[in-house]
Amino acid sequence: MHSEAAAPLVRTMSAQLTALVRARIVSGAYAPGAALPQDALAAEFGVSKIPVREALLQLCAEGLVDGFAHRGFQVRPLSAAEAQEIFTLRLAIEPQAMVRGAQLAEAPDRERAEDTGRQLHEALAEGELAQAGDLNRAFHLALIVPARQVLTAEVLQRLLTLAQRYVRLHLQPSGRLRRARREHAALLAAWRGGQAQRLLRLARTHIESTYEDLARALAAAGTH
Amino acid sequence: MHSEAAAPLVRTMSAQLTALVRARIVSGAYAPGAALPQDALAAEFGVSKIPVREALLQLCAEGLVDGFAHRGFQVRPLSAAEAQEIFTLRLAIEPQAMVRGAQLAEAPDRERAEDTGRQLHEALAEGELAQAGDLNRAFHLALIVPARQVLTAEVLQRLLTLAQRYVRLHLQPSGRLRRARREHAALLAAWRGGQAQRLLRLARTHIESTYEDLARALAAAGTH
DNA sequence: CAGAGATATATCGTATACGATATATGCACT
DNA sequence: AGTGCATATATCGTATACGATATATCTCTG
Repeated sequence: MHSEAAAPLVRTMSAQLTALVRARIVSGAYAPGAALPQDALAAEFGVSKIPVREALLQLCAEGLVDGFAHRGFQVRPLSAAEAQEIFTLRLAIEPQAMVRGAQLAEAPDRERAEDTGRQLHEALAEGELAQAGDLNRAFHLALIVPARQVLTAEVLQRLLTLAQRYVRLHLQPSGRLRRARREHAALLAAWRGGQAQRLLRLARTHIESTYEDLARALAAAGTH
Repeated sequence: MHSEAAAPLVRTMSAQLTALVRARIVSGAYAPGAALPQDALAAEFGVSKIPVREALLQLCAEGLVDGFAHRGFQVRPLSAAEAQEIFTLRLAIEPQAMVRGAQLAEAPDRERAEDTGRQLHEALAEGELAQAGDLNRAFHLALIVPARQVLTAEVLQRLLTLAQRYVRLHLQPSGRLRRARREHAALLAAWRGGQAQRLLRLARTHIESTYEDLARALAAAGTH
């Protein structure tokens, strides 16, 4: 019984650094536009530049970091245009992928989805925003059933991670939290019951409403 | 006048190796499942392992290579399931993105698209299959107008590259080439004229028909 | 005093070297 | 003879060291 055949190289320093720097970027600890000097990071983590470079290149590929030859890396700046693209892409991909996930899911996949849904629910109830972002991503992914839609999950994982940085901006208003909980519960119910049409509609609405709130927040930030 | 502000690090050995290995993978020179030993590649290219590793990690992120900690890299095997996902994702993203590209395109973008279309047409006419694959990718991308849909272009570029490896399998039959030329010409005409509905329909049909042929070829290969 | 050129400095990218991990080989043991 | 363990080997991952590039500082000139 060796279910996970392809351990995605997590036993290396590079992989750990990738996770760490990614977390700092999505949490805002490394601000958009901030420089990421290799020597400084290496010194801070007590390693050489090589795993640091590998981590930064990986994040570059994920779209969280911009790299310029011989001029270093920086946290990719936020932009309304990118936000628009992220949510347009999610809207194009995610609802259908959820429907397919509902079709493909086996018992353990269903348990994982329900479980993640519960954890997210609790985190939102207690206002644990830091974890809520990660759990939200995990929940949306679980509905896809990553094991059975490998490539789709990779693409969506990236989009969800990119989205997280924007959503963080406007998650404070508590009305939002309550609505998010309602929408997630409805999504999960439709997913569980295999109600494809309803799931499609709910997923589209959920993603759209998230983006609309975000766009409002961006506009407000733009006009001060 | 420094129009291209963000030179995407092409002046490094890693970047050149990435392009080279990618080309060998999509061309089939490195077969699916083949091992990619770092020392051997480094020796062959006359460089150290470090830029080789960076290139392999990049291709890992692109989905062309699988990496396993302490066990090395290999060319990602082909699978009918992956092919299905690639084309489902393209179908979800590409038609809309082309419509948006047609809306956003400025004069130079239009020239580039027309130009790439011509080159692709010629390559297909002369049966230059090796270049046709790359030009096909470039053409589809040009209709997106990558400069104005950065993230969408990144995602699609990846999907098109992944697709290329599968399409190569069944590109020989010359009936396919003629039809591809017709479909491309029609796409370009609708794009040029900003006929959104027609462009949507043509793009969907084009992607679907490509996948159907591919699926047939895969099935034939499966049954010998 | 402003601007162009040359030099200095900091950071980056890669070669070399070495310790760590996984697989393969050989041996003892049942 | 087959199974389990210890050793040997090959490859990987990372530290160290150094040459290369881009930017900043300084100097010289108009």
